[in-house]
Amino acid sequence: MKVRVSPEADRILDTVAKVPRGRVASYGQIAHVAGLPGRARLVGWALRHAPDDVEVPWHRFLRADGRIAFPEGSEGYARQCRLLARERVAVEAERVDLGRFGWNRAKNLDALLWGPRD
DNA sequence: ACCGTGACGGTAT
DNA sequence: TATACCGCCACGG
Repeated sequence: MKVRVSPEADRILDTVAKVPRGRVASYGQIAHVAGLPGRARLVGWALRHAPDDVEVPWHRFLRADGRIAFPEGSEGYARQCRLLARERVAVEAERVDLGRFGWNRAKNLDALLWGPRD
């Protein structure tokens, strides 16, 4: 059965699941699309506390400036780097170019916010 | 109840 | 581009 952490987290995880392989998004963006504007920190929380029985592509989420949120040198940082590389997402100069790999390209924005399915 | 700590983000300088 | 601040909010001590 699906574990319910919190209604907000559920919405966040649903949104997170829409980001396809090879693309990335910022925490704030996910929060916004999930209907929780200004609550980017909650996205980090949700990813962190996602129940084990749900597969979450946590590595596809970065800070708004394209940097990995974990401290440099930390294990989480290295692991995320590795997972991104596995999806062909380039991490150059400690950051990902959201213009190239971002799920947030303007062309999808309207659909994400107002339109039907992704 | 208070306070420090984050997987954050926008603005100002 | 980098730093500094401040708003944000759930959690743990």
